Amino acid sequence: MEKMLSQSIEDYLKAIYDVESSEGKVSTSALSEKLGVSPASVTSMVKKLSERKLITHKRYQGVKLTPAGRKIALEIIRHHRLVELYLKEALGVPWDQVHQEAEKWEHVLSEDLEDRIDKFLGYPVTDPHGSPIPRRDGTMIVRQCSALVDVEPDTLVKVVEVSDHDPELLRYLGGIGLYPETEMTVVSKQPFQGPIIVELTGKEYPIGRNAAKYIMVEEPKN
Amino acid sequence: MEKMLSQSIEDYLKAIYDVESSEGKVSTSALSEKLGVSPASVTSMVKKLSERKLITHKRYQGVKLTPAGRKIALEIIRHHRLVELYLKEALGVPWDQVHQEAEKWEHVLSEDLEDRIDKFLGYPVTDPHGSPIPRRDGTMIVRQCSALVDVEPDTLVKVVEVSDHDPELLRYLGGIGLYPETEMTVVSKQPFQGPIIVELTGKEYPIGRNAAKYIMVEEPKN
DNA sequence: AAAGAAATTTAGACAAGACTAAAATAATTT
DNA sequence: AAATTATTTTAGTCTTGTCTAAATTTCTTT
Repeated sequence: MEKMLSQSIEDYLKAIYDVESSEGKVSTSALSEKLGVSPASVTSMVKKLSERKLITHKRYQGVKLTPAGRKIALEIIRHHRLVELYLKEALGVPWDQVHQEAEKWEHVLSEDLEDRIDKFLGYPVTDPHGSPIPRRDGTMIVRQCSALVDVEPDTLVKVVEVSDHDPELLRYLGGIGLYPETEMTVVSKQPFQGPIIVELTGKEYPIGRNAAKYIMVEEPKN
Repeated sequence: MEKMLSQSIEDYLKAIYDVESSEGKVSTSALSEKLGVSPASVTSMVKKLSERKLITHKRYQGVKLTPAGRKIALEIIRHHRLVELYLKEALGVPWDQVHQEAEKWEHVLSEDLEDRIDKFLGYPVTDPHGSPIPRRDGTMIVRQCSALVDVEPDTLVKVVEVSDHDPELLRYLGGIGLYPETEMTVVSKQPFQGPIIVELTGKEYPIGRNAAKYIMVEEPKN
């Protein structure tokens, strides 16, 4: 049933899934950027993935996951997020480091070990950055939320998810106590693309517009 | 300081170390056998490793680790054995399965995570099969012992180490309660290459000559 | 609508690491 | 010691995944 896929192929599928859910459309250049390889390399890998029916591709128009490809992408993402949470919970790895460890471990995790980790963690639903962990059957609970950068001032929000791609940002946020589930108030948005000021635990902190794109929040029920 | 080595290179160095310590001489065919690769492939990799000064090689005579090569081999073995023990202790992976998991994980373990695991385990000295875990500085405590197959009947022995290469053997031994540190008596050696009979926890069990080569024991102090 | 710019694909090369078949060397047998 | 056998090495090929440079196609601007 399960074919053996190279680490490269797994990385491409994961990247395609990511871009698909954040940008909608998946272009060669977006993948090139995300994976740190040349556009030409992307094109040739895209060709291979289409042949294997993991994605569909129309020349010069982007790429889309097939159900089979999406299933595999979600399995890898499941590995990634379980490992992230496991490293934090079981071994105390700080949240800005778990991503890079998981990038490597996700490719060599057996199903048996995945199950043991899942059980150890009590069948968790989100990783340390608040991202939902796909279930084994390929389903994933997605929480409704918006980017901090789009929230109007004077709103009370709860942090849902923080992108794990920039360790430096994570260290900063950890330093001010901003984690998933943290509640805070958007105080103001400074003009001319200036920072967003938030207030939590009684203090105010600036958060750059760019960073604020990667912080997802929701307005609590009441 | 640390160059990035391919998984293949790491596997070769580990295999060379293993053969060197069990056979003394490291031939092309022994490596070919051990790594499941053609002799020609071994020769070409051997060439590469000599160029990198990780081994020395005299044409048609075998191969030897340099100090630099040995250091790397021991680092990988350290990873392997720490991971084996960790999987057993922290996640309850049975001892006949830890080896194959560790074969993959050993190559992607960061130094930081290695340290965390080491600490979690209380700086252990042996893995689940009784093999010594090399220390970070490349030293390793080796216990004096002999193969079960060479022990005279009527001797009380203590198990020191069991080879981890055959899961089936490990399951059998686990089933009869034979682990490192177990004490048992060699009852008899059946003639014509027949099995060795050992007694532990009041019962007698047969152990094939071939298996008995892979079980290392010592005679307790008194 | 045409020109220039940007994105994508093709063509061809390269490195790693494996393979097979054939040649060279070493070891063993007669 | 010569002949046979076994081991090791060489030579040349293949696959995977990358790259650069050049050719296409699409998008943007005027």
